Amino acid sequence: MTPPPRDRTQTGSDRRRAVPTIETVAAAAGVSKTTVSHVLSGRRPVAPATRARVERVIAELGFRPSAVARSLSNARSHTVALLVPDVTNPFYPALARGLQEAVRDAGYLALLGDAGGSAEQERAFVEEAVSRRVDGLVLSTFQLEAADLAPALTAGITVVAIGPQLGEAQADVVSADDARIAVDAVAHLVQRGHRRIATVTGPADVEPGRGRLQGFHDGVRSHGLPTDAELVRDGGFTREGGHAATAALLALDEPPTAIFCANDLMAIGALDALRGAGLRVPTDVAVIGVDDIDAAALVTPALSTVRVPAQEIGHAAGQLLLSRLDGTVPPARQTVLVAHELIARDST
Amino acid sequence: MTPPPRDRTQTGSDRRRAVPTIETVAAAAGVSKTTVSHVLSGRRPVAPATRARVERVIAELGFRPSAVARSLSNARSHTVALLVPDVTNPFYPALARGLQEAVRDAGYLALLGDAGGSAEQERAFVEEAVSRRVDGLVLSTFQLEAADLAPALTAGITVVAIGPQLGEAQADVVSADDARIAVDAVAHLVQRGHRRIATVTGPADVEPGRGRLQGFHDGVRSHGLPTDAELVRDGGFTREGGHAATAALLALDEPPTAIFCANDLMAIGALDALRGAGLRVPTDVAVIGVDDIDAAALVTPALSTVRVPAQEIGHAAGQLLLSRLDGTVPPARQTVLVAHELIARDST
DNA sequence: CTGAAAGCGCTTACAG
DNA sequence: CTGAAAGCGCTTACAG
Repeated sequence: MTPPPRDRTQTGSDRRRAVPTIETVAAAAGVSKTTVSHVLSGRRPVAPATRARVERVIAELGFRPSAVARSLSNARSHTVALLVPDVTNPFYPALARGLQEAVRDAGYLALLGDAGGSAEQERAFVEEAVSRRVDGLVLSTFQLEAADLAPALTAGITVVAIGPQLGEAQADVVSADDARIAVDAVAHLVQRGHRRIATVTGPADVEPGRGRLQGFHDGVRSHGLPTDAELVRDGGFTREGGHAATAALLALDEPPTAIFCANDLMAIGALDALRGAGLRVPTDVAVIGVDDIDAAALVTPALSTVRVPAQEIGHAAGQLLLSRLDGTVPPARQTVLVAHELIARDST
Repeated sequence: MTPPPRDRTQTGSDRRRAVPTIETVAAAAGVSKTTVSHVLSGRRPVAPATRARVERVIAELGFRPSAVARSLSNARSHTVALLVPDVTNPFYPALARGLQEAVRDAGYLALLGDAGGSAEQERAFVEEAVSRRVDGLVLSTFQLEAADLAPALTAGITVVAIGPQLGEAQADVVSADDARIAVDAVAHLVQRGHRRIATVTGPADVEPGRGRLQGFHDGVRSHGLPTDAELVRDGGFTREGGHAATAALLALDEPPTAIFCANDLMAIGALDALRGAGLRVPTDVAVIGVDDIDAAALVTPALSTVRVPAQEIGHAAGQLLLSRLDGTVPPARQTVLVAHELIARDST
């Protein structure tokens, strides 16, 4: 004798009627599950009268097909996961929005993983993504190494990396053009008449500090400007670092008339230092940052900056993912650089 | 004759070996799927030698059980969904982080839905959550009405609402205490010696504007301060609105010496207006905002504000959800108010 | 135009 | 201490 079917509706606090399944709908409409499935998918013609009957039942019962059953059957979850190091950094929500917008119309849902700065959690999220059988994975992280992608790659998950750090891995890359950002900022300062231009950098051994410093050097050199080492200071990407670095620059025998800061936080620190020194911006010294954080427009004077196109990067990653998923794109790895935008406000 | 099993590995671009299943593991370890399942779950004792063998095979094959198969079997997806109106508003990522932290250790993954301001997309996300059979749903939105929760509720999904707007629905509520925020801000200004206090509000017919205005009134009244209608101005929650409203306050016969702005953006607008009028902050006029956005600390003078505890709210929502999911909490609806924090900086 | 049945990869009530 | 088998809710190759 076969065991009676388990009655799951008695489990837990489920006191309302069981949620309808395709079986319920089929029974109520007097057709087979096959037919219900086909009116749902449209993958096979169904007689108009039958279709109408089934659709009515679906509406009456409020039936919504289970995406989990569908995923199991299809080996496709229609989910992409995005891993970011820190959601509270506004760059990442913008990235998430771009990704989501790119994949939504293709029927994909974007899962957002926030590692909160922990490398361990980043690895855990990759494993979780594998467990959940996501179709695609977008990684924006500096803690992960190529080897950490192995679980995803061997599971056949398509991976896209944001930024140049995962460059060696078997994954496409979408990135801002950090060198070009600095080149453009320098060009802007030159155009404003500056000849002695300094930079406050982040750590220069890792992206995006490296690229932005490199671009700064390329920029000043191409304009035939002074390239004294004393015009380059590390501000550690913090406001305080930017303040200190700027103070050091002002103490030079021949101080700069313009400062390119590798992010907005340091640029705001530079503004602090300039205000503290009684200098006027941009009359005495011009300042430009990178990122276009919200505060850039709110600070006084409003900060000129180069906007890093987070949302566009997310969007590009989504599109790349989609074309990989439907095999549209050739197998070779791709790197796409997304264009930034210089925003001239009151500090230059 | 039975049809041959479908070979899914030939589908698409899957050129590597198929991803291992519990069946593969069982075969390689010479045990049944039942046993593999039990070493995975620990829900039944397994002989040490057997367990060791199975675990080795799992490691060798890099086997990760499919969460989708598990969900189908369990009628539990171990997923909670969070719907927010706009991820690019920093309040929401903080909320997301708190939620995620609260549920992660219980084995739940948080799905983040960004409606991008569209009511239609908010409804679509609720339906998507139903399809995906999420166990819990956290809604932070002002566009949805109680009726929009119906699909989730009838599907047996536990719902928690953030903020007071979904109050009538069959859902628990977690919220900041908006009235109390204003009361505390007023008390702080009074303690700084102010007697003539104005407020720049947001739209007063909807939260959080309503609660904060109400609290302002309660606050000034309880201190026996003037309650002239002319001391209340609508700034529409924007920087420009805050600027204009403040300009109007300064034009009064008897201008206020302190201004409570119902959000930081308006407070920054107030700072603009005061600077424009050649007034000093806080000497001539004190300003306090609400939210503690990043820019609050970056602006000059640094803005005093009441921090709305987004992360804590998310955390509380997660805890409430978990206790509902394991039936720990009694059936009656609950409302939890999360404590805020007044941050005195340089503008008061 | 429609249906019966196998299969997706797990879990778990029975049985031994 | 362990296994065979049914079931979760879909999709789809066959068959008619």
